[in-house]
Amino acid sequence: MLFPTANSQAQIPPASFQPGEAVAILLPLPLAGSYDYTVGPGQRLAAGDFVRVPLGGRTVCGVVWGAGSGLVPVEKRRAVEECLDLPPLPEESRKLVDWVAAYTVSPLGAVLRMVMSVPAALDPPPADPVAYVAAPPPASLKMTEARRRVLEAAGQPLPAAELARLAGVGASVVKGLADAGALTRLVMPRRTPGALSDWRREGFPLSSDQAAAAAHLRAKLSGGFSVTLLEGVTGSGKTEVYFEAVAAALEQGRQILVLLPEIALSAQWLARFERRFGAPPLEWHSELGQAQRRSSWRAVAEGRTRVVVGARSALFLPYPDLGLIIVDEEHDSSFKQEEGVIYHARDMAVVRARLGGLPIVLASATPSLETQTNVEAGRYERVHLPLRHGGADMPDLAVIDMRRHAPPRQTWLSAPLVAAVEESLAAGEQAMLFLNRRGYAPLTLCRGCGLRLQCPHCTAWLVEHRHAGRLQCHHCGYISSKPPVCPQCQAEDSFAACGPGVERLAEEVAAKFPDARVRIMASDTLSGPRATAELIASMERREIDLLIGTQVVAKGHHFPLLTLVGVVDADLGLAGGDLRAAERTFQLLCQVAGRAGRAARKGRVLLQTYQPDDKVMRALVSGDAEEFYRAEADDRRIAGMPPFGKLVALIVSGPDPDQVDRVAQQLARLAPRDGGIEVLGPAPAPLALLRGRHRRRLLLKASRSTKVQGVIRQWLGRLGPQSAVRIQIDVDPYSFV
DNA sequence: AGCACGCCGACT
DNA sequence: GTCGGCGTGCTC
Repeated sequence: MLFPTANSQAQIPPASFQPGEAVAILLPLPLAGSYDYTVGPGQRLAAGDFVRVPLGGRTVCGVVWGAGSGLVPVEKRRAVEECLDLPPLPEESRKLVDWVAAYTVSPLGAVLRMVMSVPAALDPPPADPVAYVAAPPPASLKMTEARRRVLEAAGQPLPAAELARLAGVGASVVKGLADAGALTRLVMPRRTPGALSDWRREGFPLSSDQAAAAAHLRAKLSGGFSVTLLEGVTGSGKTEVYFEAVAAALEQGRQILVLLPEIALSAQWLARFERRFGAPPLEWHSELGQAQRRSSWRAVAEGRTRVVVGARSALFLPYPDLGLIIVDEEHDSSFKQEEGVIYHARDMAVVRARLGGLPIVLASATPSLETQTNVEAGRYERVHLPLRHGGADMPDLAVIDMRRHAPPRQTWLSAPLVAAVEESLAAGEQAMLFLNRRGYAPLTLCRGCGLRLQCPHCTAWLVEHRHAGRLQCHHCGYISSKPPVCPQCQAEDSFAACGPGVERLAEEVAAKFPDARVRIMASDTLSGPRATAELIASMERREIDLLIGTQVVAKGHHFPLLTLVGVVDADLGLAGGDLRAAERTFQLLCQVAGRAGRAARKGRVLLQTYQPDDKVMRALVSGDAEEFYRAEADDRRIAGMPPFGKLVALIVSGPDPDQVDRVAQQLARLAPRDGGIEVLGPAPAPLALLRGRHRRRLLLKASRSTKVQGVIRQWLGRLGPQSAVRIQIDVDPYSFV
């Protein structure tokens, strides 16, 4: 092999299990451990093999995890039914499952379920499709009108049904032609998603900074495990730089995983990838269809796919030969999985890299404090791109003090922002207003009795979506129509909308800039990738003057002609007792600001705020990110908060509030007190009711070096098994709701 | 996760 | 008198 790799060093022959022996089979069910089975007659099994085993009255697929525990008596053991014809689950994937389960205090089988997320992928792959193409007709062929039309349509290989449809004939005509030898039957090998055949091409032209950074990353490809932070402001060309690392891994013939926040997986990113490597990568995210998931999972498992780009769950695909991981926008909180097995994909990606002995690159314009601290401690390396690529300047950023420029009642744009938008529009440039609030108004109340319309299943207000004509809960998806009269005081026509959402802002914009062509971009106004691409293209073609957007506009889209960004409510993310509120707001606003002036024209960013002296606003205006992070780090260090301390949240939930309270209080009584461990709570969760479940939170705080998982396991062990009430464990919580 | 077993309301 | 609701519990 040209490049020695970590996983090729230890070639210990895999232990094999013979008929009659006990094997541990891990099943993709929420079970804490594996089950013992007996190797069936004629079988020879090794760790990682996918097998079918009986369980209760059915059969399920699982993975050979190792030798049997021996704790289950032979007579209770059942035999493995079949070893599936599939590459075994690689050792690194199995180690990752073990590691994630231990770290997140989750049942082992629940983590395996994330790996085996596509049960159909274990079935034998469907036969390759058959197509027919016109061949030189034998002289004996009787030509008819129907046959002529079919042969005309068969200029390129097409499936029989398609051919018949195109020619407007029945299937028998096609069959007849095929039998007569006038159509050649072809077996079309299915194209492998993410298989690149033509990737050896010249890269994008790089600046000297970019070239140096790319060379640094390339060098990591032969150095085993490493973590490198690729830091560069929006527009500095991080993507082009890490593409060179991707190219280097392709040269080694290895697989590459690029993790992106869900919404950043944009058509623009894919187009850029295709320009660089000649074909699109394999995509992996929640919106894939079942057939695509199946063929993609299989293509990764069989090592046919080279490059995977995906959201966090792509980490758990069964890569047999992963050589590089990139985590773009590494600071993005959507890498944190908040349901089921609660994990942070960025951190688990670092673990995956370590287990596989491969390099990982974390890219961001505004790295998380966690990552920056790791850089400072020497655990991660850092490569910095200080300048915007192509000579574009950083935008000018200023705050508008809303205490001095308060807009009139029921409007949200201050005079200076209105003036700036007018200027932009007059100059024929594009502007964007950022408001991170979907819908028309976040709160609807009755003027008569003060009733606030609330979700029946959550501690949350219903958000009016006027365009869709309904009220919506943004936490559980509950939808209702606006009641005709107040449900409490029966007053008619008494509802008042409080506060702005993007829809309401659009009303104000329409009134103030009647000639501007305005569009809204929010996660719920984009029906899919096509609609998103169309909106972006429309923006690029200058068919839109003013874009009103939520968070989605901040991610991964470039608007080259956009010169003004107005942040309608810069304070929005600062409210609430969130540990990372300041950091997140800083990161989000940096990202939004980065939308302005990406091409030749200089951009301008205006932040409307009632707290112009807040550290976040000051840092944004001064552009001194380092100072901001230093101050933030100091605060957290003093408070013993992450990344300098360790937090674990326990969320107790259930349908009966008294029962939930009882368990939560019992947990508090049994809480560990030694070793500098502090337990706070129980307290009602900010969302005390979510999806019909009452919730209480406890928070365990410990030093960084504490092995909290053991502490938690012992703690829950003292409580004993719980039934009606669920206890979720969130190690390193990011969300505090 | 399934699927069974197990105790309380509206049907043939 | 049963069919069936889904609450708890087990599956090597």
